[in-house]
Amino acid sequence: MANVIEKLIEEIKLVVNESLKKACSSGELPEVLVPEILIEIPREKEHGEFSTNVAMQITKQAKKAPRQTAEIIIKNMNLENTYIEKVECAGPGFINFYLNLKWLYETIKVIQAEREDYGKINLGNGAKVMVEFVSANPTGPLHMGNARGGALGDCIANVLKAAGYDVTKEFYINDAGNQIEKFGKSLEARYIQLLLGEDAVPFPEDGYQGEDIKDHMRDYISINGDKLLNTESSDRQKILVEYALPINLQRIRTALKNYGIEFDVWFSEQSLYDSGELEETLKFIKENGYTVENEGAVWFKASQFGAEKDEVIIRNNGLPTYFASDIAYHRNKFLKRKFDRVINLLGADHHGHVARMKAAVSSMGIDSDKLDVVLFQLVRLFKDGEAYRMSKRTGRAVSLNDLLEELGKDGERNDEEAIIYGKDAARFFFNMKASGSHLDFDMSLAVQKSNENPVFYVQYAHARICTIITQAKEKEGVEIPDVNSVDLTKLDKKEELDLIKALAQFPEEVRISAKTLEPSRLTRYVLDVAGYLHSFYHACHIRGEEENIMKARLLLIDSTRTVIRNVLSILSISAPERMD
RNA sequence: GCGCCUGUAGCUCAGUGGAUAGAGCAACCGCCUUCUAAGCGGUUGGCCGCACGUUCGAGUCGUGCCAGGCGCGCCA
Repeated sequence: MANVIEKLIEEIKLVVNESLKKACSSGELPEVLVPEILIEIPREKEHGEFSTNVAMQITKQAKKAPRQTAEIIIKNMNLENTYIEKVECAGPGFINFYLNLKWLYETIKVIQAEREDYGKINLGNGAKVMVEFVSANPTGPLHMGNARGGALGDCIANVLKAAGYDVTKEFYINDAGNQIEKFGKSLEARYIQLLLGEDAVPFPEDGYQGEDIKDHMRDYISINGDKLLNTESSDRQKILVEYALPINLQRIRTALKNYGIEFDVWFSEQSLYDSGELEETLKFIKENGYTVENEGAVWFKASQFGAEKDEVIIRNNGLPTYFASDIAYHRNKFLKRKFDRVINLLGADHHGHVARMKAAVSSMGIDSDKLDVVLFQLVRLFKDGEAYRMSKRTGRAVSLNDLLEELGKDGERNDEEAIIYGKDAARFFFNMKASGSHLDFDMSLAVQKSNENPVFYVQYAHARICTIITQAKEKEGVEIPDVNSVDLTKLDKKEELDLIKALAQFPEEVRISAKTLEPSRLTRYVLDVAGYLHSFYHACHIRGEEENIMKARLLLIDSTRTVIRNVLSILSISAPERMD
């Protein structure tokens, strides 16, 4: 788990620190309180590999112009046995560090040694973290919000894994409460209407209108007939829910699997009722005086814990709200299952839930900073430039299955290829943009103009590497050599060095993505790497070159292949070996 | 009315308080007898919504406006 860049930054920090000490003790600089030395990677390549602003930060203390301070710091540096080749003062007082190429060759060696582990870091130190995402209402199919939240949540979990956390992916099944009741009433109404005619009973005003409800009941009737007609209504609803809910859940599972997502835990809301945890939780909150009764309902005093207003936890009909079971659920996450950190993904339209959930967590004596809520903006689907909302078939919003099907369809693909393609394209698109940005997804662009699709750009780079490696072996008899038997200094062209620099950046990208919970950063990174690979491909040949060059370049593209694979594996996007 | 999110090139978006603000698409000009042209190279294109403030330094932080999205006691 070597992070070459991190090591270099440490080395430079040390050099700067030593130099400051020396300058202070010799009286060239007054005694200064050195702030945390910040080493950054300049945007402009002419400014070196790394730079620091320390001279400007201590301007006041040093009582000198920043450039003058910078010169003093540079003069006192000891660069022996470091990767630093040259140090310059530039601009308003930056100190720029130029490295010798050794660190790039070191990077190739690290990648060759670590293979599929390259990019893994130990930021998390094995801390137990749960990522709860999708958690779709099981009364119907997955929609676009679930699709974005799913791609995002799954990748956040994967990034955290790569960053050294012990990650659990969890789906919270809302199989209790109001919407299940609504589900039961909708099923019941369709059941009766199908058997006795449309006018036999009115359909509930707020019921689920979708065609899938009718389909469930057609199937049910074809198996079980009309025997529930004389059953008492509440029992009938219960039986119908018990029939349809597992089918819906199974469909959700399958859809998610096709989408590349497999959860470690499927956690039932109903189980919180059954185990008594909900009751225990409510008792705890009440006994600590965190509730108040008003208008026949019981309220949680969320305002006492920083939220804007109080929230109902038990309605005046005596039934707990969703919020009540969510409190019990979080008690379970933190106190029963002892997660160090919990990350919930929520559509931005649920942002009102954040403050009250944090308040509830605080009320149970848990540090609310341990709960992160990632809000993602909703998705607007477009097709041929027009908003595309409803699926005609189901009368519902476009489902994840519809999307994958739509993206994957192409006369030449078989069903299996279509699903994989749809998954790759959808996941790539959903993870190209930061979670907070609104996302317009134009399906016609992802399907018709597939040659402009960025997912191809990356996969093509990977396939290109695979082809070259295969042909080098078959036609030249040269295999990827052992890294220690090759003269890596043969890699000295601009395109080669740029490519290696990009590869060196990978562990750093993982660290930042994990810290900011933004896997979109990795999507853009892998696009970058692919770009450098394509540029290299056009500037440098492999087959037909002199043997030492051929071997060094084979190692370079093999290392590139490793990085592309590792990133795509975090994103759960396939890395095909050929595209034709 | 209050709260959360967003505002950067024609479009879609990057941009961890740093130096001359970037990419893709679109437009235009080049490159296939050479390992995949699903590719490469180049040109054009910016009051970073507006105004103050903090700072050696602001697209980035703070305050106030403006515009869009979302939410606001017994839905989830």
